[in-house]
Amino acid sequence: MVTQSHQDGFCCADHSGSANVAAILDSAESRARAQGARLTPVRRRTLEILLQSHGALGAYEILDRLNAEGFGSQPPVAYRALNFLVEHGLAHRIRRLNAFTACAHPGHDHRAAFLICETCNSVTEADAVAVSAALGQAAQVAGFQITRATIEAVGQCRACQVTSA
Amino acid sequence: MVTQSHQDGFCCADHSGSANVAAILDSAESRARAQGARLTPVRRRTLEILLQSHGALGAYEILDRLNAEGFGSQPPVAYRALNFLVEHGLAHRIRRLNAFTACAHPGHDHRAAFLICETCNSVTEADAVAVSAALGQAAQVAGFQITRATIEAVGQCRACQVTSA
DNA sequence: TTATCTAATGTTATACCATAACAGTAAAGG
DNA sequence: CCTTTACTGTTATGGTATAACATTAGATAA
Ligand SMILES: [Zn+2]
Ligand SMILES: [Zn+2]
Ligand SMILES: [Zn+2]
Ligand SMILES: [Zn+2]
Repeated sequence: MVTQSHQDGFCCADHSGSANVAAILDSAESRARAQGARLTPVRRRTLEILLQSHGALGAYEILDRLNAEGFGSQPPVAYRALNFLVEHGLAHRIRRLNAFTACAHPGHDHRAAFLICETCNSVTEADAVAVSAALGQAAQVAGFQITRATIEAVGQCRACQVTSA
Repeated sequence: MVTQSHQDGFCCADHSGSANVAAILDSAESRARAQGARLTPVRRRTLEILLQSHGALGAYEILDRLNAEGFGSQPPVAYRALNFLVEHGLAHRIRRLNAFTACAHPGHDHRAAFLICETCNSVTEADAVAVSAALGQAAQVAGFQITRATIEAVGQCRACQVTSA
C-alpha cells in the first residue's frame, strides 16, 4: 500500500477543498467531451478519489474503493480508468511508487517532475520545463529523440526537513 | 521479457568487446575490495551478463541465465546480486522497464539519465549533470531536498530514427 | 424507433515483479 | 581452531499488471 500522512498546505494546496474537487471534475469533464472522450462514472470517481487523496494511490487501493461503491472488483477496472486519466492528462503515474496521482494542472500542457518525500510519502508535482530542456539537450548529444520522460526525485519535503532538523 | 535488437555502436560503445568486459569486471572487483565489499561469483557473473547484454535485462531473465550456469534458481538470487551491483554503482535500475543495466561509467560519481528506445529497446546512459542541477532548482522552489532521482526518457535512438525516416 | 455499430465495463485467468523468512555454507578475524 | 559475520540457497507469499472474452450502454443511421 502507498500510505502517507498529510502535511497540510504542502502537497495539495490547489486541490484540497471539496469545492475545488468538484470544479476540477467538471472542467475535466468539459475538456474530455471537447476531445470526444467521455468522463464516465468510474473514471470520474477514480479521478475524484485521486484528487481527495493527499499523495499517490496504488491501483489496487483505488480498486478497493471503487468496488466498495458498486463498481467492478477486478484489476482491469482500476487500470483502465487510471490509464484513461493518464492518457487524457488528468493524472500521472509515479513509477517509483507503482502508484498514481491526480494532475495538479489539468488542461495545461506541461512537463512535470515529481518530488516524493520518503518520510511522509507526499508527492508534489513540480514544474519541469527547465529540467525537460536540459534532458532534451543531453539526449540530443546522443542523437536521441525524446517522446516522453519520467522525472522523479526522492528526498524530504519542506515539512519533514523541519521536523527532523 | 525485455528484448532488444542491437544497433551496433549505439548503446554499448564502451563495453562491447569481451576484453573490455573482462577489464571492467576486474577493475570493479578491485574497487569493491577497496570498499570492503566482495564481488563474489554470482555477483561478478551477473555484472558480466549485464555488460554483455545490449540494453536492460529483467531480474528473471538474469535468474534464468544464472541458474543455467549452476547458481540458485530462485528470485532472491538474482535480486540480491542486482541490488548489490546497484548499491555499489556497478549497475542501474531502469524503473520504466522493471529492468537493470550495467553502469557505463563505474567508479565515477555521476548523475545519469537513461534513454530508452521504444523501437529497438536499447538503453543508453547519458550524462545528467545539467538535468540534475535543473531538477535541484525545481525542487528548491518547493523547499524539497533531493536524495536521489530517476530520470528516464522514452523515444527513438539515432539508428531507429534513420530507419523510420 | 429500431437496427447497427462502437466504446466501455465486468469477469476469469494468468503472467510478471519483488521480498520475507529461514536454513545452510563459506569467508574473515580472533 | 572456533566464533562471528556475510553470503547463498530455499520455500512461501505478496504485490503489480495485462490478455481474452462476455455483456452492456451509447452513439449513429436507416
Ligand atoms: Zn500534471
Ligand atoms: Zn514529507
Ligand atoms: Zn552509471
Ligand atoms: Zn532504437
